[in-house]
Amino acid sequence: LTLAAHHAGDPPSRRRPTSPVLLEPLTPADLGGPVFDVARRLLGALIVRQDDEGLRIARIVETEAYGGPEDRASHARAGRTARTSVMFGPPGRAYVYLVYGRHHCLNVVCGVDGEAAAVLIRAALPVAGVERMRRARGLATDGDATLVTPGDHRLAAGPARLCQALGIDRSLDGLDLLADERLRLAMPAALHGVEPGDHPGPRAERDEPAPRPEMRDHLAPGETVLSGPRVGVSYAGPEWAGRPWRFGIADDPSLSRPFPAVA
DNA sequence: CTACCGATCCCCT
DNA sequence: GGGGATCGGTAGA
Repeated sequence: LTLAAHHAGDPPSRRRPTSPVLLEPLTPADLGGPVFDVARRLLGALIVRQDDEGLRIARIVETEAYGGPEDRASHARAGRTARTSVMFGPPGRAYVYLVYGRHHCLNVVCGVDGEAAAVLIRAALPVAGVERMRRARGLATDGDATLVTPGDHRLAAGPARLCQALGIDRSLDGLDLLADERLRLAMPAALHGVEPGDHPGPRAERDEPAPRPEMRDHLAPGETVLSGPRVGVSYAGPEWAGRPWRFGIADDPSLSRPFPAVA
């Protein structure tokens, strides 16, 4: 899967030289293992949105892990219901829910089919289709200079802002993020210098355990990961609200909010 | 059937 | 720094 990042929807004056971005789809193996590991692993991965408006791409910089019925902060705490059934389904599905009657949030279902687990995508950095995202957020157009516009890095700095910027709502609930053309997850292959189809060969003879491709992270050199308590789940009680299941790329300008200082 | 409340954001003071 | 919007899910009567 190769896509060229472009600004076709932008006015000519905004058009810049473009560089190709190599994208490789994620696989079910990328979503296996403990849900908090998956949440950390998804940092740096790309969300690719394709609809009538065109192409929009954002890089994930903040996530939260949510478990099954035992996790008192998870929507799955009430067991399998009509709303949460997607969370109990196969990995790679989108769980999109409405919160506070007006905002949508996007989750990536993970783990194994039959057990509830999902990663909430809390923030991302716009990579392509930035003008479309600004319009989707209702922030400004080039023709209207009276509106104050935030920096592009704040366009998807929050779970509901992210959904608004990418045009994600309940109509996309349940779709397959590993295969659907409208909304899919990808890793930036070019960032790793790995061409699509260029897989590591057998390394069984070596002493060092081979880095498993599904365990690779998508972070750039020098980037580090912060963790902290999940946001807005105090109702779950100290046991579960206190777990450091929120993850983010340290010092990233697109974080929804700072991570608490280590005690 | 009714009541309560939320995995948020934005505008007001 | 504080509160309102807004509506569907969930639980309890």
